[in-house]
Amino acid sequence: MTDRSVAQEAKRRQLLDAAVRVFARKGFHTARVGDVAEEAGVSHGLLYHYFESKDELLQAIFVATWTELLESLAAVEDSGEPAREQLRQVAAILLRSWRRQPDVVRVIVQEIGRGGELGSRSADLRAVVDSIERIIRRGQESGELRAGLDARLAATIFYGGIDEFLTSWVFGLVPDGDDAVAAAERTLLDVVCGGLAVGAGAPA
Amino acid sequence: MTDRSVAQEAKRRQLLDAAVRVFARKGFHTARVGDVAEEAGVSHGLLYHYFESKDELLQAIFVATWTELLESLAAVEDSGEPAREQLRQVAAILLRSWRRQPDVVRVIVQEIGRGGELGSRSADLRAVVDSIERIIRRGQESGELRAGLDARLAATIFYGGIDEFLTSWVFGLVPDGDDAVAAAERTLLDVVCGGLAVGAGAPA
Amino acid sequence: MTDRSVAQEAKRRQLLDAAVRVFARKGFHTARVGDVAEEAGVSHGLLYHYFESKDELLQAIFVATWTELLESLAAVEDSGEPAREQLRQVAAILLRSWRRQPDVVRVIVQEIGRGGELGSRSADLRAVVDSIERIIRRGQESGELRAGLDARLAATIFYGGIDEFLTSWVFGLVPDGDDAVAAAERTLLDVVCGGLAVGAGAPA
Amino acid sequence: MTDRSVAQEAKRRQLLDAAVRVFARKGFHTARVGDVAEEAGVSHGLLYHYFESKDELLQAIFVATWTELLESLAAVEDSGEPAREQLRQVAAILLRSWRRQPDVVRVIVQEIGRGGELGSRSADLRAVVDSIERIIRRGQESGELRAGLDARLAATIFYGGIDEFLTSWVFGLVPDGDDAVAAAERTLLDVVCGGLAVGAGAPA
DNA sequence: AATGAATGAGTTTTCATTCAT
DNA sequence: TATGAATGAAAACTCATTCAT
Repeated sequence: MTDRSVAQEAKRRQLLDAAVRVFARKGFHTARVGDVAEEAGVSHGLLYHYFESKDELLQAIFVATWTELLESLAAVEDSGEPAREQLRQVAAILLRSWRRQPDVVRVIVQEIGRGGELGSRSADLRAVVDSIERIIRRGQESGELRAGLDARLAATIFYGGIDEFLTSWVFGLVPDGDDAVAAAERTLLDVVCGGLAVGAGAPA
Repeated sequence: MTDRSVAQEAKRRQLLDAAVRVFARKGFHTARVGDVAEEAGVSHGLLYHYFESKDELLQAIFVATWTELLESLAAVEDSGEPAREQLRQVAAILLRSWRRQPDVVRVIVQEIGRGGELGSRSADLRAVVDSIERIIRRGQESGELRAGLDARLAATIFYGGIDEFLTSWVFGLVPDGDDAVAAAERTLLDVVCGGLAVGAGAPA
Repeated sequence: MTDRSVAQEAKRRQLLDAAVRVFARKGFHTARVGDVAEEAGVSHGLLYHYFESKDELLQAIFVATWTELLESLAAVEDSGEPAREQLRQVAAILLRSWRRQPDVVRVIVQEIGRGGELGSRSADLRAVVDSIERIIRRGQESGELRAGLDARLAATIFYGGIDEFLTSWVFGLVPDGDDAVAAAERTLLDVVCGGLAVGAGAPA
Repeated sequence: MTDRSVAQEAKRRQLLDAAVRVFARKGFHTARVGDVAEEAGVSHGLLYHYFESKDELLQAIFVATWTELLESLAAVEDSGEPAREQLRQVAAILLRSWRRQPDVVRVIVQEIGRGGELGSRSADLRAVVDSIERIIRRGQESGELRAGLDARLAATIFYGGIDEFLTSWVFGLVPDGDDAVAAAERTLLDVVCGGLAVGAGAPA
């Protein structure tokens, strides 16, 4: 029975992976359930053994990804590092996810980060910005970061920069090799913490 | 005949506005042609007198929005103002002109990324970030902005911040009155130009 | 506009008639929506202009038939005739409906009189028995009918006899010409009013 | 091997009982094979060890129910009792034995009428009414029952009364305790043998 | 210009049945 | 025997698009 459960979980995972690839390639709406099944090498009927509906497939992708992500962010927040270092780690986690699982990022960015199908998930989206906001706020309280700025708005900008990099990569608007990802990370920190203005950016 | 053309153009515009509202509310794929017609208060059959297809509706929205936008940005670039002021104006234009229809922009971006009818338009998309990039680059060349940063990446971050504000408003994650828009604009400039770090942001 | 309404109503009727024929021939579950459309000579898509779903088609058949029927029964009840004559008329109305519209009776008997799809309609079914019960009760009060019997149960038996004749005809278990219908009507009255037992049935 | 056969037969019976309950509750078409399996507490796959198909399940129910029933009726016919007593016993058998599964009878009747897998069974259906008819006819020949009435039609009415009681109970239109069953039986005999009309029903 | 009836390709979903274990 | 994963035919329903009026 555990054997069966394990096998079942593995199969679910396999179908989910296929769905991620197909949704990334064709988009959720354009992809047919049969496409996902074909990609997974099974009949479309089987999908309905493991998932209630096409929508649940998308939800499941989101949940799996987001749960893992939020745990990583919590670990960063609890690390006790300086605010800037924590922000760097947040950026690293999010930006590098593109290299590790570009298809997942693609689906999330296209179908979920945007209004499309899952408006209900907006609360989860907010959780990421919340985390960044807390880091910034603590940095301000500890005197490490400038106090005059609204932490919520600053967090939004920081997250927006990350999101835009991912979007740019997803749409192929900019190069996206390992170096590019590292450069994006560095520049984001530099800009957001140091500022663009001359005389602003004290060496990090 | 001019009279007729004018009336025709007005009607087209009216239908386009309805489409913008509907697509923004439900997303392009989810919205039905009948929804757009209903929103415009006409029969769905009439839409096909003015537009070839549902896709053309999207194209038309894109062209109308983007053309106007790129013209505004070009004017800003040609204004001869300092870089920071130009960035402020860009932020103002984007935040204010899109506040009414941010989801449409998202839908467009998604459709382009997916390579459907709009696949050919991706160059236009990039043009906005290009414009910001040019402003930053000139600011660096004139010595107004720090030279050490990659202008393209910085432009992406700047644009991403704007985009994220729009998203936040759409999802209601943040208040979106006129004051909020002004605050977002101010904070964006402050963060991106001045930096978050203490000692960084000398008042511009 | 009235013109259009009239045409629309006529079309609805036409589709309903086709549905009756098809459901009578193949049964509701076995019949496909496309069969009904084909019978009506239209595309299946058009059915959904006029009816919400396959189920609504069945409901509509029932409602149209039943409304008419209940009106006829009300007229009988209000006629002031003796109870036995009223019962005769009720039997006549119900039994002769088989000759007038056998397909409708077929559908009602198969799909609705039985539990199948429309348990919700049982209240309407009851209305017919209610009507018969009132006639019997008044006959008992006026001294025309024996008082010792439960009017509800007697009404159930009377209605059951009618229903069984219809069922027998539907399933072809007995002859069903005009003469047979008349004989059924006569025998039903004779049995239920006069009784089977010798010495029982004083000539009515 | 006999042991095995016995065990196998018991299991078959158990599955059949489950099927009866489920078909009665949801109707044959609406019920899924999985529902029957669940009701029986086994996997749906196992059903196919005992029955060829869903249709065979229905066939088997029919055969089991009907065989038993016809044997009972034959015993009544052979009992040598007066006609009225025989009719009473028939009513008792049908009302009592079907009270537990009236919908199954309906489902069977419907399926037969529709000419599916059960189309060949319609002769068996008729056999019940045939039996009643013979009892009435013999009663007429022996002088116990009025001769002027068509025995076939009278049998149909008698059977219809029984059927309608079952329907009423299924729909909850009438109380269905043991007392109610007894009252129905008594009234049916009273009405059909004695007649509703005043002066008709000499006390049986 | 304007309407909405009509079409039909395309999609998701269900479920009886099979079969490897 | 017993399980439930796997299959795929079949069916309801949607909706962009056309076209007669």
